[in-house]
Amino acid sequence: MSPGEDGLIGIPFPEHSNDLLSRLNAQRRTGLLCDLTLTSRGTRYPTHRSVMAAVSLYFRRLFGAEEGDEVGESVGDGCSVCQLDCVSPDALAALLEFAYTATLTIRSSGMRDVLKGAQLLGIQCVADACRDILGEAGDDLANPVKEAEHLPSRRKQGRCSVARAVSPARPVSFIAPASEDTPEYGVLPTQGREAHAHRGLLINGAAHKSYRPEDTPSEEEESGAQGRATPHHSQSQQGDGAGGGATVGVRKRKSQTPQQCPVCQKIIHGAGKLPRHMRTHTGEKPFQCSACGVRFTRNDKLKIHMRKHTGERPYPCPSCPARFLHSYDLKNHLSLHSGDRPFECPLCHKAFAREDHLQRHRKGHSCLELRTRRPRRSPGPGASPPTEPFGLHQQHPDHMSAVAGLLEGHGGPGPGVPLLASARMPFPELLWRAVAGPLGKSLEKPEGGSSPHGSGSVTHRTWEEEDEEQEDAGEEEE
DNA sequence: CTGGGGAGGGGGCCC
DNA sequence: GGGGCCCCCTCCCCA
Repeated sequence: MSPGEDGLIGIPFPEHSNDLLSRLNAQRRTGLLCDLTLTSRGTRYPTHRSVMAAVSLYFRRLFGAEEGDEVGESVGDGCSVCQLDCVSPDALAALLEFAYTATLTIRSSGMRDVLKGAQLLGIQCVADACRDILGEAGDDLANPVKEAEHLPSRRKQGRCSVARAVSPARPVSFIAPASEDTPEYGVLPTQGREAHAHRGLLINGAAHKSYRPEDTPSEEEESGAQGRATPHHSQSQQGDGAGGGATVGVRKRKSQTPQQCPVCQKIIHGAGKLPRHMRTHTGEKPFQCSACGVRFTRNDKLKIHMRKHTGERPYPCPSCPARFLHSYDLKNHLSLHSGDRPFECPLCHKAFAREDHLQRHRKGHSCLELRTRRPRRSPGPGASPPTEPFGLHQQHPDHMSAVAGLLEGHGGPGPGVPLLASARMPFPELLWRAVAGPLGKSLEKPEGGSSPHGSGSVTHRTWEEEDEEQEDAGEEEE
């Protein structure tokens, strides 16, 4: 971004929510910062009110954390122990585990207790999952929202030191339609890519289908714009559900490219690519191989897969009889014939034929040798350094600072910018992933000679500069 | 630890 | 704008 340009840049940190949740879980396990203790038949479970309010309608109401509640009137402010004898200890433990890990791990025999607990506490997605597995239809009693009407209202309950879920008072004036509550489950602090892609129930070691609150039709389904039914697309509701002011204009955004994923906030470039991306979250695999039954999220992947059955290998090596399924495999293979190893570790100078092997080499910290000689230069003009600047992102603070400066509108850590990215950014890899994601292409493949303010040219120059600087420093030392 | 194959996912181009 | 097709990058797995 050029100085003076005032555009907003959204830098996603897909791992943040996972990291956040795992740290909260660690705090819970050690009792750190726990401001709420749940008890069930004598067993105590320290936990965090904010987490419980986020995951449970019961606690939202108990703590006055419902949207629209007046700030500062929280009943829960004085509530440090919550006795939940109506929920079995095992079920409560499982629900707490779910709250902090987004994974429900239970025994089949305890399913019904967990279902009961989820209903009482207003954890709808868990209740749905349990009912689904138990093969029960969602009747009135099983409806967590209905059930939640039994849940305490801060208006009714008043300040208490012990909240009882046993025979809770009915709220006086509260009607919570399901559609109002369901999107809130979307804010469960596990929205990282992995968590969504792999969220599921672990029962007897088997992964079951993922559950997410999506009882209401998705945007596409509502508008009928989607030809193929995609029942899991309700993540888009997170954007325009729940009525956040920041989500105004979501429908317009849908018609634009690039589009932002409402789940992981990733920017998806290209018209019509968002539904394809959304399937990475939903796990939906509409394309099934007619030969072996394997399912794929994408038609083109199925097409490639079919080559295994047909024996078609459309990418033959011109130098040997080898044939390949993927063009990229052929490309990799050709480097064997040519002997090219264009991807060189800048520290130990080991050369690799494949970029991902270099990355693996560096990520595994197998390379601890300091640079002792100048790295091999690019073979010629137009041939940019193969992997850099990416290859430096973990071990090169100067480069990181350059990127940090870039993000802050500087070309690098110039005078008056006393920052080391590694100091300012505790997780440089996260930064790099963010930069290397939606915005990173321009960094990765700088357009030669274009845009003196372009991020790509800046980063590329940084690589060259750090190279020169290191050489200069080495000469000075000598 | 490294080389190689395969698969998942994103972007570009086109219809 | 949606979707097909292709290329590319990255990650995982296995030998």
